[in-house]
Amino acid sequence: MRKLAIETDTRDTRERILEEAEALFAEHGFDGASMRMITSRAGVNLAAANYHFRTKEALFQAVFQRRMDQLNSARAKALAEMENEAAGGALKPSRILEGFFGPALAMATDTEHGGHTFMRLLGQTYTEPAQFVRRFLAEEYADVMHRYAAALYKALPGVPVAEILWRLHFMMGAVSYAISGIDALKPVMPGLDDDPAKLGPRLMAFLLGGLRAPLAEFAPAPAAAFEPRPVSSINAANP
Amino acid sequence: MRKLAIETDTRDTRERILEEAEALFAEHGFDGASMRMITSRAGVNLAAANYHFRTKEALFQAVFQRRMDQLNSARAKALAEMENEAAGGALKPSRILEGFFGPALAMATDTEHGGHTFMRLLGQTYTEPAQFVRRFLAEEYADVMHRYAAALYKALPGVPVAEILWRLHFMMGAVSYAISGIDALKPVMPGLDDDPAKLGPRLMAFLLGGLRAPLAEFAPAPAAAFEPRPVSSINAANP
DNA sequence: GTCTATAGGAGGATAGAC
DNA sequence: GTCTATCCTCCTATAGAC
Repeated sequence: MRKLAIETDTRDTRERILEEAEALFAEHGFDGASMRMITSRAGVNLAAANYHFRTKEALFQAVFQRRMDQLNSARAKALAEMENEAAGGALKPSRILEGFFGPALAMATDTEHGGHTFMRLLGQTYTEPAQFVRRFLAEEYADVMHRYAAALYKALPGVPVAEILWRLHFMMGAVSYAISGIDALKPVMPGLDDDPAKLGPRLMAFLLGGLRAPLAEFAPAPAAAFEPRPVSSINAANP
Repeated sequence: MRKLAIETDTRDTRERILEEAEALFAEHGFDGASMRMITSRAGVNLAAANYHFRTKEALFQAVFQRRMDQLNSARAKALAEMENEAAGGALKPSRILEGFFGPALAMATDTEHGGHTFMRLLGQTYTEPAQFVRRFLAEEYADVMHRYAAALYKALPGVPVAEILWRLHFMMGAVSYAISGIDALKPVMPGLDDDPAKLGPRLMAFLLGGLRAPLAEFAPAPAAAFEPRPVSSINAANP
């Protein structure tokens, strides 16, 4: 335990940096947001950020750590409580999905404490090119992901475990788009009903349908109306 | 019509730049890939790229344009043929999905002409922070998207159009993760069966299940096992 | 059309005073 | 802990020779 006065002081600066970093990474991406932007918006000196976080990469990780801990422990807690309640029996798939994606959706609709901002960032980050980001995310997810996969495996005895893992992956994609793609969807779909309160039920219905879909309903390979061919360049900037 | 000799020459350089740009944008993102990387890998001078494309942004758009044209015209063609065949009747949802996502999957598994590289890039780009990218993508998609939404609306008379649009959006998320997230999934799921030939059927089964899910199976709002609260910073880089 | 050379600025990181 | 000042790398873009 350190002295309270010091704790408070340091947190103020660190916290401001973290908050602005979160917002700017979400808005411009890791490479697009510069340390100078972040520190100037936070009203602190550039060197202060380097003192607290050493590098830009470490700052990015710190932004993630605090939220992912919150998110994944909420997930783990929800699952543990359900399993405790069920006393060894299988859980309903819908409840499992709710345990996994509920916290993410709740955070995404929490505009008060920046949860929404972070979830937009998270949605981008899963497909982020920077390798250190993907490695980091994989580590963060591994534990809770396996526990939920196991619960689903128990809940859906007929479905092979590989299928469950893939579907979990597909579902994460749908959720990611649902959260971070709202802004991207609007220009394509003007006048779309985007009531945030309806997003959760909409998404959950879709996810559950996908999760419970019959296996291999399709023929062996989907006939593709696409002929792979070399692409001839078309649009020149110069005449 | 210009003289063939000149056309051929210019294309060689332009084409090399486009190909390396595609690969490097996919690997490092828009900001992460520099013009110097691209031109040096293409074996051409930095100034040559600026001559052909004027700016980095324009180069990025050119990379997209040629593939998106190919992709979306394959989609449009597939739908037109099906509608022609059906002579005004409704199409099967599974065939509509195949028409829309089949070309994307085919391109994603085409490693010979760089289609795979591009689809990885596309998967990232939908959630890309850079605004000009999102605007551009929205414009590219708008037309074909509306046509498919209309076909789905006809095929699923009970489902409100807003629901269809949302589900189309969710599906795009799932497909995006399916394509670009394979590398991200592997570290979390060692030993996962990732046979590329099985990906298509797996994904299509999931998508169709989600698309046909009963509406509002869930209670009004999913109870979230997550308490929104301010985040206290935890992990310091310095003691 | 393609090159060399360079302008002109922004980036992350650090040393050292306070 | 926080500041100023600075290093050095890397960027996009362009001017002008060939």
